[in-house]
Amino acid sequence: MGLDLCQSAQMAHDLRCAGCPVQRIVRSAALPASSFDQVLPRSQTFTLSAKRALYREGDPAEALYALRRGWAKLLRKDENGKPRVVGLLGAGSALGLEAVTRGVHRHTAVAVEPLEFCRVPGAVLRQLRSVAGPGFVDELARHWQAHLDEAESMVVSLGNGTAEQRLARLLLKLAPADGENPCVSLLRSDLGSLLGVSMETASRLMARFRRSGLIDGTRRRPQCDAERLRRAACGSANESS
Amino acid sequence: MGLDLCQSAQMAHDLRCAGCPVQRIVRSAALPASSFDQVLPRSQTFTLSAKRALYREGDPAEALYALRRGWAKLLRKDENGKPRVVGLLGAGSALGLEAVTRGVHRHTAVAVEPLEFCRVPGAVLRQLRSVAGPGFVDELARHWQAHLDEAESMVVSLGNGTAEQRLARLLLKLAPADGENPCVSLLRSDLGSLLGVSMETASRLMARFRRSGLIDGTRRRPQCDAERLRRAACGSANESS
DNA sequence: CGTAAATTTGAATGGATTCAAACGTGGTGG
DNA sequence: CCACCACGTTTGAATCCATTCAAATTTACG
Repeated sequence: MGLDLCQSAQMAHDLRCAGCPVQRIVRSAALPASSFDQVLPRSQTFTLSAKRALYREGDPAEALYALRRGWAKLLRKDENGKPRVVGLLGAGSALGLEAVTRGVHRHTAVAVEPLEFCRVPGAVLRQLRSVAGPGFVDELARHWQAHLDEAESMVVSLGNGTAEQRLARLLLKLAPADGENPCVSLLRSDLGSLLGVSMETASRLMARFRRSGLIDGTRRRPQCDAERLRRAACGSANESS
Repeated sequence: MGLDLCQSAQMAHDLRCAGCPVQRIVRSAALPASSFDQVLPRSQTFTLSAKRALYREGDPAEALYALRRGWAKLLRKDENGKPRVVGLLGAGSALGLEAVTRGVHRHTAVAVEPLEFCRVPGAVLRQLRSVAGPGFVDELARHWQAHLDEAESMVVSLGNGTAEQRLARLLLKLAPADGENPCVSLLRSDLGSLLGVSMETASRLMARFRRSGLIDGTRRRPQCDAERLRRAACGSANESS
């Protein structure tokens, strides 16, 4: 029920911070170097083990998080109160943008696998906002756009076509571009929730893909054939206006 | 192919501007009264007839639009290039937030019924951004959040359950809270695209709803029984994590 | 008034759901 | 250390839902 504790293994900002959203956001404010040094040390790296929540739907948004490693799923209650997966965010994503406006978290963020992330307290954010230049607005806007793109691409690619095509698209999304192994350590019920099908159907489809050779390897560390998945992802149906 | 012309029936800002997003955005910048007067007159009211496009996917975002009256559908190409409806925006919504960052439109916005809207040129927006205070960031954030909420609620309410439940939820969303008649002048193919079902299924479901008395009235001006729709919208299926 | 576009309806097929039961697997405590 | 339990997964079989293709009908609009 209560908040998950998310402190452990704090470490100083290191070289990997180069592309970190937090860095970009903080730098975008174009502060004088002195203020910059005051802000950055207050944002540190944390870890969170799988299945734990970064924050929960309805909590006041007290910080902005930048994912450094791992995947997080975003859950939101549907009209019956059941949680639905509405998004998956990977390394490089910013979570909890609501903190900029002292808002309330719109969804629950849960670690799908062990997470590594940075945390910027809301107070720091708002301090930045009050003194920052146009670059700060741009950088925030970029992240909001990214979230919107993510949500809309879910509607487009996971909302139409057969369940088989949708699963193929989802796996492709989860497969890092560099050909690494995808994170299909997702629960079957999460797959189902993302695809809008039942857990059993998700399981059957995964089994079919495995038999057909679209994916193989161990259950924990699956590999996938991106080329064949791409072919399976096409051939949709319905039209529109 | 080319841009739709969207000028006609320009009118001065009037009393109805009170709750207009453009007003709120401009005012949030907390400019001195003199600058304010320079900006506002440059944002005027336009109309656009049904089926015409406000802007198209891929176009550079040159302005921000505030819907005053009517509904617009947002289209986005799927992996096969077919347009999919990814959202429906009604009066009070802000369209084209990409203009703040000189971005490119992520979707095509098409009038579902005659539109009345305000337009703020991008140059004015960026001028505001450069001189505006924290309130400007907040106001923009509010609109981005609203878009995100819209997109995610589409995933949640139109991505799960039987087609019948999804249609009921969609109709409820389109039905103004005050009990007015909903805008179901949507094409059946748009309904299908929104619900992720075929055009024929959308037609069959609408017919069934009509026979059951969940909706009635003429095709152009349908009425709906919100209470019974609400009951039809529940009773979902699948679980999740 | 006549043509094109949108809608409705039918019938057969294929896909997804449900309920149910069996199986694997990780963790805890005896 | 092993038994056992909880949890997640897999698979089967019957049913129901949605799709497809096709044709008829209505509506919109020049």
